[in-house]
Amino acid sequence: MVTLAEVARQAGVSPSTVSYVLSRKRSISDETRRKVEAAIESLGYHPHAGARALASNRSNILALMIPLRSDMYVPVIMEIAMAVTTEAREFGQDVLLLTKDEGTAGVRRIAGSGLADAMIVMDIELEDDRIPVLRETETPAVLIGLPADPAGLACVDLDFEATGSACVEHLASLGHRDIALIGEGEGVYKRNTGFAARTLTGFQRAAAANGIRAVHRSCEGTYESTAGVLSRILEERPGTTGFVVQNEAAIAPLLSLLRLSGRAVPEDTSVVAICPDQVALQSSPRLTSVSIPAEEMGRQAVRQVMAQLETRDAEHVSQTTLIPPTLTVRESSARKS
Amino acid sequence: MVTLAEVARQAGVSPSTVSYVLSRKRSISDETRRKVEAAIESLGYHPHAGARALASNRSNILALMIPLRSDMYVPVIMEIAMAVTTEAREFGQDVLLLTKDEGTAGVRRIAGSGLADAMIVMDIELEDDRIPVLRETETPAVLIGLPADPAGLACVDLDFEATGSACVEHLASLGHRDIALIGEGEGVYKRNTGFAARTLTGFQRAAAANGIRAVHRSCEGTYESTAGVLSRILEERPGTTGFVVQNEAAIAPLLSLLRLSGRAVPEDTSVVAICPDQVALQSSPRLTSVSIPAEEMGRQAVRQVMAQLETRDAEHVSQTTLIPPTLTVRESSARKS
DNA sequence: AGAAAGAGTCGAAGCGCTTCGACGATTGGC
DNA sequence: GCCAATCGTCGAAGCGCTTCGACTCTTTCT
Repeated sequence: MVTLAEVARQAGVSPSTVSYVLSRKRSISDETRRKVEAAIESLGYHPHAGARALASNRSNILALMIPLRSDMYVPVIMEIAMAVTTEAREFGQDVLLLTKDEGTAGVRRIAGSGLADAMIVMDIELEDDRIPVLRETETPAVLIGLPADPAGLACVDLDFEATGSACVEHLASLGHRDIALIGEGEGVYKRNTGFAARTLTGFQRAAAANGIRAVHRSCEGTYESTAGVLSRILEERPGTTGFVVQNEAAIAPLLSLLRLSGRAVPEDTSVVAICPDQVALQSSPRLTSVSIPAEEMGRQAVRQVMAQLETRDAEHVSQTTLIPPTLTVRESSARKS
Repeated sequence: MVTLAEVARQAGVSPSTVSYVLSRKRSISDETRRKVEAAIESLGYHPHAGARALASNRSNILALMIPLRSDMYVPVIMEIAMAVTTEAREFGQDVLLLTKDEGTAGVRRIAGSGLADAMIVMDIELEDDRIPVLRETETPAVLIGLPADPAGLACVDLDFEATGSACVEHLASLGHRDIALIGEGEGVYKRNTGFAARTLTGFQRAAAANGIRAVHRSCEGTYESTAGVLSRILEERPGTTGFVVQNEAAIAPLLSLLRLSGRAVPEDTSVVAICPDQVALQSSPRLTSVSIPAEEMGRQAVRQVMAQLETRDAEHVSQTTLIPPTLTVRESSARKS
């Protein structure tokens, strides 16, 4: 293993000088810098992460806590994780993967061991028990999701309430008067994951504001459950011509079932999905959708957490960032005939 | 921050004794152990990860390199990553997430900085340029996937060749004489990712052995491309009654298209998928499938890498583990009528 | 009974880095 | 032309842990 001391010897300077070349915390003459950099290059030197963490009290690691098995759509989680990892590297940070099932003990472990400088926490519940621990241990943190009480903590999330409203308003503007929200599975609402409830709130508010009849049904996302939900909706309200789908897994079954039942999309029935663009583009017809900005959420989370690390001590700049929804009109929605 | 020295003081012993209590590398009397453990508990002590890494030359971190945007089915990657993380915790290891786009530089960085003790590398290409670097830096590593030359490296993968054969044999045993393999997108074959080619080999070999007519078409997985592939197959070989699907994204479109074209599954046409069980169970009808044992691959990878770490110096125990395929018969395949 | 072996504990060295204070050499202001 | 400030460099302390050797007691064997 190549050490800083060897680099120093090879470059003919003292170890501290090499350190300052690397950290840029003191000025270094061009000539010295060149010699040191040449030595680093020729020896293939990489600073020892542990030694660095010990001496500087900074590990340059961000912990990312993600759900182990989630009701959330897996690709979204993955995309967020990738965005976090990529953006973190831009700041010279690495990402440590933790699973939600480590729970509060995991948070304590990371906070106590100095393994990571900060945490990014996903799949936030309304009364998430990791939040008090985060506060208590004063771990710099960003939540992806919105708890009931975000005081003192930075949060990043899609504005799901506005998302629900946007879908309704789009359908309303096309003349639909009877619409349905095909939501997430029961478990998601029970687990208090906020986002599903917020979507529903926005959906209902906008429906009321626009004088539209709206129903909501939760759906597990399998073919069978989607079939059941759809037939119940059509039984109760045969005039339903607009669907908002929040559970991505239900999209393919729904389209298939509508096709099978002779309801053409978008001629007879309009469908708006809340899903990643990729999913919307892969369907046939391509779906009008509000995209879940997974990548932006990941990037934002990293930026906020880095801002916190840089302004440590400065007044707590903990803001909640709600990303406004963007509805993209594609082929699955049209004016009611 | 609570240090080992504080624990020692509180327990009335020397720091080294506390260390030995933690590491179990020397015997400790029950009484001392109790005192130390009580002190640890009451102070909420967690050893400083950096200090530990520096002193012991072991970080207790495993680096996991995953594809950034992959042709592989995302949930499979996710499941592997989760299995790796969970299993790693059983060994007291944490997982550092790296993206494949860091490439060889990433491998060098990790190997050089002592940030991780070992690497688990996914999305292995036949001539993967990370492999020589892994060899050269003598980083303990496990590959998930199979390169052209695995010499000296541990590999874990599904036996895709046997998988291809198993699917054919199942269809053959049901009396199907004309079958088709709907494969991965062009890119996957071009990128030399081995597994797709190995599946094809097994598919063709078994077809020949069973005297069955077999065609192979690559498929991007969108609705349109699946429709194109299907209609071409049926045009060329109208008698095709069996399908093997490797691209998970093509499953839903394929089922939808078969339904639309009036071919009942499994009465008229049998479908066998190569996909995670979850996907097979979510389809309607539930799919006969060879499951991709993502969880087992992740677990195996961790076990192998830990074995390497424990037997360091001992003769290189680098074996290739090909997990034999398991075909589960469900509702999508039946005897040819 | 005495030597050898083991159990249980301690002190101190050292892992590779950062950072503080110090110091000589320039530089600029007056 | 002198003092202060600044630049560029160095030496040494220390971050919190592991681990080696040494030491004291017991226990066991002959």
